Amino acid sequence: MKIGELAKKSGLTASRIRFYESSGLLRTASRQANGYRDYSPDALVVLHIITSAQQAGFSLDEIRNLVPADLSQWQHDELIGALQRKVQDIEAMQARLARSKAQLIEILADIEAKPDDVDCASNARRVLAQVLPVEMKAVAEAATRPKPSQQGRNLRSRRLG
Amino acid sequence: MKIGELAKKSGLTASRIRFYESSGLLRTASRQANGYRDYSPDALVVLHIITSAQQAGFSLDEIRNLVPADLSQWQHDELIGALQRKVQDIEAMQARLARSKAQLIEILADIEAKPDDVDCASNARRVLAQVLPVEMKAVAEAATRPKPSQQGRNLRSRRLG
DNA sequence: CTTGACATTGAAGTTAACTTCAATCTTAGG
DNA sequence: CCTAAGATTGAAGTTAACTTCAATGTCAAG
Repeated sequence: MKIGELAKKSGLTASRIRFYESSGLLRTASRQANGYRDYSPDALVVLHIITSAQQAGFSLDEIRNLVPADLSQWQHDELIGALQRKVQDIEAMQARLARSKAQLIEILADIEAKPDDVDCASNARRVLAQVLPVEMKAVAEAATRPKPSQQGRNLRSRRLG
Repeated sequence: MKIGELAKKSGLTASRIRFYESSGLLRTASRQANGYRDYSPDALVVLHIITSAQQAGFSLDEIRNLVPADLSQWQHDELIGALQRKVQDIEAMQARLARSKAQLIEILADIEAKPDDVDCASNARRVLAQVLPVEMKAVAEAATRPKPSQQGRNLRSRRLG
């Protein structure tokens, strides 16, 4: 299939697909006689993986490391390791979510118990300090964690510094 | 406290703090006689909220809407609404995580049952198509959802075309 | 055989979220 | 008093992730 069709099917722009190829996320597409890129249906899967990972907070750089351009290159053991880590991630997130939810419900009960008579400002501050950091942070950290072990070189930019 | 101290305590750079102020995330700090910014300990809390929200995938623009510069301005009802939506978010994520985990474990069992004799490429493709999209997407969507109702104008940039 | 839709390329433009710079001011310490 | 650390400002620079542009090529349809 040509790039236009792939674009339509994937919901991405052709320019974006070309950009992914040029930045090494997609392995160089084979060409038709005229020079047009020629994609197999597999490309659709790869694109979906890339955009999903992006939505989960991975940078293209991280995705490049996570999903080697050649899909079929994955090593059995690496694969299993990745899956197992993913399960652990999920378990950790579940635990944190459970705690967060309990906290939120407690706070809600607090607030609803005393409608108007309580100082709203301090309440707000207390609540916000709890709500936002806790489960959002947990989620974000779990979701964006680049890759546990492996590749010691390649210093990555800290988000906070 | 002066900006340097706040920077040290928050772990952010002074320039970043000034940037947040100039872009309306932090309410304009009061000034000492000499013109130096003067922060109350509250500023530390606000900064923490901002960076936490950021880590959860909110853009500064979204944070601006979510956390009005003046912490004490929050309305009782709005607050409760926000908290309740947060609980719902958490519940939705928990559900999706549970499903994702079950799927992952199933896949792991599949793979480990037949060590080497199965075509690794197709296995990899099947797995990746499952793993990455499912729970990562769920997490990301829940975490980055801007704000359910309210503010109809202010069209925001779609992430995917 | 010409039009129009779609393809190619490299280069330049865009937005978010900062950082860095340069020039100037304030202030505590030796 | 002088110096060095830290404060101020506006403006310019940086990186990621794309998009837009311009100039040109391909091809099916009328």
